Amino acid sequence: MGETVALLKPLNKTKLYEEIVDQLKNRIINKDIAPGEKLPAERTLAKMLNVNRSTVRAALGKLESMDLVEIRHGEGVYVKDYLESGSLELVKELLFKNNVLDMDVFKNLMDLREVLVPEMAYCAAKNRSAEDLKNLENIVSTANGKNMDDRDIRLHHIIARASGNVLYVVLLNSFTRQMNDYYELYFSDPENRAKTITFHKEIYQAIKTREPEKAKQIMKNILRSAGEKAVDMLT
Amino acid sequence: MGETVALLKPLNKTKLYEEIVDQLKNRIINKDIAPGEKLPAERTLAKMLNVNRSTVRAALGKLESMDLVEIRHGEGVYVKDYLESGSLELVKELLFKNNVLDMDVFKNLMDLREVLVPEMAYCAAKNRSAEDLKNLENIVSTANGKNMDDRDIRLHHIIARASGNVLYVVLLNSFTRQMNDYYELYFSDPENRAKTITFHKEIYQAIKTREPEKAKQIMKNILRSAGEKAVDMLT
DNA sequence: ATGCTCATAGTGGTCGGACCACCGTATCAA
DNA sequence: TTGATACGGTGGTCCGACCACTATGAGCAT
Repeated sequence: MGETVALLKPLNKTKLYEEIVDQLKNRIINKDIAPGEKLPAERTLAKMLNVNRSTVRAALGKLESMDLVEIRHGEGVYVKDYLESGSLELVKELLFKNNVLDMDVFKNLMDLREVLVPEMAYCAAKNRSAEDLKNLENIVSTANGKNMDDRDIRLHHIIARASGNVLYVVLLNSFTRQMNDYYELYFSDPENRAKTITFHKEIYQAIKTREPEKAKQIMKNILRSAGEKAVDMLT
Repeated sequence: MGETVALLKPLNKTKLYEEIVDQLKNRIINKDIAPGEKLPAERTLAKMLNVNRSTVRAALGKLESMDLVEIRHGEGVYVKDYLESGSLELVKELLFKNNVLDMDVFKNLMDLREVLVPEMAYCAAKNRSAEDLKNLENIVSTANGKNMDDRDIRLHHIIARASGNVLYVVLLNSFTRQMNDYYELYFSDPENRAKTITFHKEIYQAIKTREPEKAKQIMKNILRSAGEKAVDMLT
């Protein structure tokens, strides 16, 4: 059973409109196209890119969903200032300006995580149901060094649900989406895996005994250490 | 100069595909369509809805951007579990399940805001540049009872920028988008307007003198009081 | 039986070309 | 000057066709 296969990433068969999205997205985020500027008409873009207008429209639709452009019926497509209107979904793009990791934004992400997630743990310890606890136990009890990334993600997800605040759930989803690649890296170090197993047991215990402050502190500590470690590994 | 006109809301001229988005969105969020379930084929949906396939595709594209469905080439369109994958952009929909405000989610939103925004003010007081300060002063110095909603939004936006963490900016954008309607309501009360003017002056002062803890506390207090007031007004 | 190849049907993706709906502006009339 | 109208440009919707991908099953080879 070669483990190597599992590491292969599914090569992205790019849909045509996605290529267009990428092009424009980068141009906009790099401010090559200034906010407020008007994009060429759909028909014009189609000719320029040598694709059909439908394809251009699909791309523009996606860009609109990202709040990068505004499409005005009868007027045209205008570039928006993502700092004024951009949504959290943009983080991924900000993180990878020009396909290289922006360390500043990465630290921003770590900082925000350190503010949010401990508070989430606090609420979870206060509000958790019996079922939440059982779900947590499922993860902690089967502890071994395998699939730590999956296990860790699931644990956080359950804690989010247990917090009783849906917003923590969707917010955590957004985080997880961004961090996916780094989990793999982080858990490749056995020391980190061991540390995480301990962390899981501790946080489970704190939530079980309904000790909000303790849960918050435990979460804060692990995030702090993991954050620093991640920054180290990436520098 | 009749002020009444300004209060009229721009009636939404619904684009066809948006109606479809609304229909499916509600169905999915209400779990009328179970997660994992397969939607009818685009051609089928088009016939069912009596519209063109392009229109259906536009709608499905938007739903995909909201992480409500997953479109798989050659297979079909599948409903996702928004609690597993949903992004912050869903908050608006969660907030208005069946077009009625979900008070629980609203409180969740208030709670999250109370965690996040004070921390943002903390960072701003620590990291603000001279320019940030000038921008703040611009808002505070011209203080009068008019356009409090705009003014308040801009002030928060500047604080977000001053924090030095882009994520606060985009996160705040998401909040603002959701709360827009309630600003109007909140600031219709002269007492709230007066309280906000005082708040603006205080927070400006704390950021000017670089007192992070103080800024955080000021922010926390106003959010707490505003949150409770909002809940009152809406109950 | 088992596993492979290949044809097929069903689905999303792209094409092109037409017409509709909306907006800004230029034009003309009062 | 002012208001109504016509026009050109733009996004929105429609139609019908073909391309690209996926699952399935029939038939063949092992």
